[in-house]
Amino acid sequence: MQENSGHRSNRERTRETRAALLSAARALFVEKGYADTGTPEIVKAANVTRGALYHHFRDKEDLFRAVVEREAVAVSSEIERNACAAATPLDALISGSNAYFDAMAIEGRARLLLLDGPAVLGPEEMSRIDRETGGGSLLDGLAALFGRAPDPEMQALADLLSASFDRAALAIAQSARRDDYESAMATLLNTLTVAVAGT
Amino acid sequence: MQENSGHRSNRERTRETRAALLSAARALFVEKGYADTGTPEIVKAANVTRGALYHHFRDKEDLFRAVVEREAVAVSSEIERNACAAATPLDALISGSNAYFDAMAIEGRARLLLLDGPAVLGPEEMSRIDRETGGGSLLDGLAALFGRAPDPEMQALADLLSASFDRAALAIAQSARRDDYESAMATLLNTLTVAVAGT
DNA sequence: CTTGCATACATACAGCCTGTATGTTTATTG
DNA sequence: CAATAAACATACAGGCTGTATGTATGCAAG
Repeated sequence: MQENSGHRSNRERTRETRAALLSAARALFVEKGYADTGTPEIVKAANVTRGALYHHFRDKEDLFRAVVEREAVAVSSEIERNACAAATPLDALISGSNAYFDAMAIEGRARLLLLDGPAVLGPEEMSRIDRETGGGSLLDGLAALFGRAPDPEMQALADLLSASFDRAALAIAQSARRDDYESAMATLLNTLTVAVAGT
Repeated sequence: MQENSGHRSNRERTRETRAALLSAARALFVEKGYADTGTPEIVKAANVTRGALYHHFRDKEDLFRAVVEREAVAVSSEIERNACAAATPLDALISGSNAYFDAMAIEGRARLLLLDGPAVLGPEEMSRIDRETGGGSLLDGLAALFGRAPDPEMQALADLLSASFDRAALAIAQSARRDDYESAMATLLNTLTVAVAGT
């Protein structure tokens, strides 16, 4: 392996350039938001030129999408990594909830995935990304909890709960007391369990 | 009253100009989003000049904030108008829920209040606007349901439920089946009631 | 009623940013 | 080694934002 200069394969060049752009863009998008971050600023931080950026990405939005997708994949994989076998469906939901909060506690993720993402890419695109990464696990948990196959209404319920998770993550990111939101979320899931048991 | 030309009081001029700007801006922000709407386009639609815009509003964001605030006030007052005395706390929550969905079904509101608003103005500013308009009524409903005074955790729970309401409104605006989300929301509120009764 | 001032605009300008078009260098392939 | 394509780098055009400056009209005082 030749490590220093002289000969860099095209694949390596591409990999490094894209990585530098994604990293620099992520930092700036998190710090100042999508709208207030210019491409000149991004390429300066990444030590490349705008030519490189527009070679690898269709436009600024495309770069942002790549950042968001990488972040969604990271969240999903961190959750999956922490997925341990739970005794009851409720335990599974609770532990999944905590894993989600842990994953979303990483600096900037809440802003990228919950604030700028939906506004810039649109909710349809965001839910597409969700589906293609970790999506559906909440619906599965609900189906297990209710003991029946998913139907449109259960799908809607999963969506509503997902929105609650997101809001909790966002509130925590804004330095709300995490305990409050964690226990409120637990209350919500608990009541669901109690109700379905009482049926 | 002298209706035609010649003499328009300054107060009237201001009122009309601001109204024209707010109306035109609202339409364009809804149609193309905040970022893709330029001030030249807005003033052309409002039949004024950019000078007028920047006389009445500090900048484009300030105009957007005015649009969003007006929309939040409209939603709040429409809900309050429909607030009828309910037999039980649960009934109150359900009817409030329906009133909210009705109010949020107006074209563009979901986008303004739930998508562009949080991204452009920030969540803190949006929750400030919520507080100053209709906010708190959901927390009151929960307090009545639980039969005790609000505490931080109940506050968090109200926030989580509010997020569910918002997501439902957004989904409905994107032509999801309203029935599914309405009944899912009812399920959520119902289970809360059942659980608190069983305590 | 006119004089002075403030309000409500209108116009012009500077700076920045985005996306594209075009040029150049480096790897890869036959 | 020749040719082609990939990976950039540079230059440019258009548009948009915010500000600075100019103008006309309402308004209040004397």
